[in-house]
Amino acid sequence: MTLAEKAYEALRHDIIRGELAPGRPLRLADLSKRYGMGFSPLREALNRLHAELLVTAESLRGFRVAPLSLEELKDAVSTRILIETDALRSSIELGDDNWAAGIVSALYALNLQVARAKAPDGIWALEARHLLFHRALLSACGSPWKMAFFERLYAATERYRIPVLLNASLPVSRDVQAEHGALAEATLDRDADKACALLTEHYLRTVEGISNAIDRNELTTVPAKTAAL
Amino acid sequence: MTLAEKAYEALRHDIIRGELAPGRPLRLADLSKRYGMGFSPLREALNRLHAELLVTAESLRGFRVAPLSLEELKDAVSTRILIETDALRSSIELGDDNWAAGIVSALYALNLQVARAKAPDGIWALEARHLLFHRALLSACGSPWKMAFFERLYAATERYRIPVLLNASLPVSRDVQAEHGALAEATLDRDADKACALLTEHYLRTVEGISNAIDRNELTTVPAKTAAL
DNA sequence: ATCCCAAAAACTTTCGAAAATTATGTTGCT
DNA sequence: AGCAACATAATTTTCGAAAGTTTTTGGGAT
Repeated sequence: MTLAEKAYEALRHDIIRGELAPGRPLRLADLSKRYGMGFSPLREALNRLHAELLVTAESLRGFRVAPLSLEELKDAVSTRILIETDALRSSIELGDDNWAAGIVSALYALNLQVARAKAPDGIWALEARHLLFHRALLSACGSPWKMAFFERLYAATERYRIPVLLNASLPVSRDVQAEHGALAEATLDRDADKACALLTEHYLRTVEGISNAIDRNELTTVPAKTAAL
Repeated sequence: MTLAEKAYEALRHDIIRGELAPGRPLRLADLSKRYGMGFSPLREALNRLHAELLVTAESLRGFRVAPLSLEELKDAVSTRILIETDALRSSIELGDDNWAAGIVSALYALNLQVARAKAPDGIWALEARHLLFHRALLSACGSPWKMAFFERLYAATERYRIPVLLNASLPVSRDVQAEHGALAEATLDRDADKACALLTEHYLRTVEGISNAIDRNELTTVPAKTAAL
């Protein structure tokens, strides 16, 4: 693996996890120290992330971590619902036994990790399996473009969920585990309408939860309207 | 504008227009001569285009123009229909007079250019106005994510249409101008169902036309199944 | 004090060469 | 002939310095 690829993964990781705060300037000298490499691989990574909307770029004024806003979250989630319900229908239509088995396995692994979520780094392992589960649901849709957009949107929305996950004090008023179970069941039953409805609800509840947390000022990481500097 | 941005635009332009053939290796030494700049700005542009799926990249083996295939076209168009019908509905719901006027103006400019399409570079001007028209239709949808995906998919599918446009000998069995007119009319009438149906038809016919042309071997640029090397 | 302009500093962007890796070609052996 | 081992060439990747741009600083005039 080249340094540029490592830089891409490290930066993407740190931006999504919020270790590099939204709006923060990404100065090459700083990044060079932080990641222990020269400018070239870093600039390449930044350009890729810019194309993915995870960083903003301004000519001759460098890069910044892309800001967060409630409007963008709503937009991203509504686009996710559009893409993923369509992909889920296709998957349900086209998926074979292998696809179904993948969902069962991903759900099982996800639920195992829920119990260990309190462990150090348990949240990160949970988050990884969460992605694997949602990817497994759509994986038989047969559309590389839709899958690519799914990956982009997942990363974009993950940035908003992380502060909630990290803030363990927040009361979790949802049984997310049950939602995942019901979603998997409807999908494996090939009940497309029900599965899509559950998926849509699942996402709308997430937005609601984040929106409420912002209103109650419980999340300083995600600014209500505009981005932090 | 920086050199890297110029490189990005020039490469994107040449790939979409087919001047850099699908599958062709993009060697830095060649590109450096072709565009008259060093490696750094070129690599940055290539990384951006890689994130946009217009070029493929393999570690330590450089970049290539992304291949074309009928399957990818069908996938891209079906995704376009999904995104754009949704965006069109939102635009019809949210668009104000300014939005409507923009459509009228873009359609008018597009039709003016149809007459001049035979002139040198007339096709490129036509193509530019075609993009502006379709963008104008969706521009009030209020979703930056959907607009970004629209731009991506438009570029991806434009690569398939270019060979058809350039091959003037092909009989044009469609009245594309009428299709655009009807689409604009339904949109301005705020008849979302009709507008979306027309938009869907419009795209499906384009796929059909390209598919037929490939079957009849009239387009050597677009390989039938797999990509050219 | 405030504003304006020049000088300095900070930072981004680009180049050219060095380092690392892959591809090519040649030789010698079976 | 076929094939491995090795050397050579071609190419990508990375670094460090130079060039160019923006931002900050400081002094002097109003």
